[in-house]
Amino acid sequence: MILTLDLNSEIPIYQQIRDRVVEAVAAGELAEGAALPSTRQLAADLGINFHTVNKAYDLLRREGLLLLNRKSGAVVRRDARSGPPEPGFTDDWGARLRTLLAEATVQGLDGAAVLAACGRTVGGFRVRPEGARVEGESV
Amino acid sequence: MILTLDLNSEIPIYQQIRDRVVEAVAAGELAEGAALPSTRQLAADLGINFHTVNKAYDLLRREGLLLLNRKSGAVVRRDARSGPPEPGFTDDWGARLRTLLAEATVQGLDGAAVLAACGRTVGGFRVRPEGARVEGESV
DNA sequence: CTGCCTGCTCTATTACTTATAGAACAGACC
DNA sequence: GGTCTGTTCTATAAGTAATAGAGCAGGCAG
Repeated sequence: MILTLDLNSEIPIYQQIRDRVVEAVAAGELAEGAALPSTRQLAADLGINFHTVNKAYDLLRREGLLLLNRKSGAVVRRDARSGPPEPGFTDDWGARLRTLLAEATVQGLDGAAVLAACGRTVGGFRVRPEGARVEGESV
Repeated sequence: MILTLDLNSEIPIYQQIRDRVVEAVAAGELAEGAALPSTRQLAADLGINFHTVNKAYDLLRREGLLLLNRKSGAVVRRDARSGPPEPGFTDDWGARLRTLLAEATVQGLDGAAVLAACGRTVGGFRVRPEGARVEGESV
C-alpha cells in the first residue's frame, strides 16, 4: 500500500489516510481480508504520530470498512463485491455528490464533461479483480 | 432562495450555506447578476450570527462565485454559462470526485449505479435556463 | 443633512477539533 | 520473556467554528 499524504494540506491527516484506504479498496488494490500495516508501523513509515493513524483506522472501522482486533491487526472487512450499501448511506452520499457536481457545473464544466470525468474515475476502479499486493505490504 | 440548514449537522454552518448557494447556482435558481440577501438579513432569517454568514459569503467570493461590495451587496458573479473553470480547479476537483466515488464503490454500489446517480444529479441542474426568482428573494 | 442599510474590520470568548506526546494494559505469538 | 498488537487514559498546543459587540466608510432614500 503506497500511501502518499500531503502534510501541508488543509485536509486533516487522518482524513487523508481514510480517503487513500477507501480509494485503494475501490481500485481493488486492497481486497476483503487484506491486512493493513499496524497503527504504530504506519505512523512510523509516514513520520506521524500513531494516534493519528489510530483515528483514521477507527473512522474506517465505524464506516464498516475495517476490522480491528489484537489478534489479526487491521484487516479490510468489505470491498466492492461484499454486498449492497447499508441503509442510510445512499441518501447522505447523494447529497454530497450533488454538492460536488454542482461545484464543477458552477465553475463552467458542462454536464457532458462532468459525466465524462465520473466515467473515467469509475472506470479506473477495480483494476485488479483478483488481489495483487494484498498481504504484508509496506508503505 | 430557500435555504435549509441543519444546525445539528457535523458540517459547519458556513459550509452548508456555501454548498446551498453553489447548488442553487448550478440548478439555475440563481443566475449571474442575481442578488443575495445581505449578511445581516440572512443571518436574522436563519437565526444565526451574521459573522457566520459573512464567512460563507467570503468563502464564495474567494471561490470566484460572489461579488461583494457596499454598493450592490452580494451578487452572483458567475454561473454555468460564464466560461471554463479557472486553472487548477479541475485537478483538485477530480481528486475529491475520486474519493467520493470510491466511497460509493466500496459500499457496494456498482459502477452503473454510481454513474446513474451522477447522471440524475447533473440532469437536475440548469432546470431554469432563464432566471426565475433571481431578485429580491427571501429565505 | 439625517438616518438607515450595506460590506468590512477589529477584538474577544467559548467550545470543539487536530495533532502531538507519553504511559499503561491485555491479549497474541514466537 | 520479550515483542508485537489494538485499546485506553491524560495532557498539551494550535487551530477552527460560532458566538458577540463595537465601530467605520460608503451608498441611498427621506
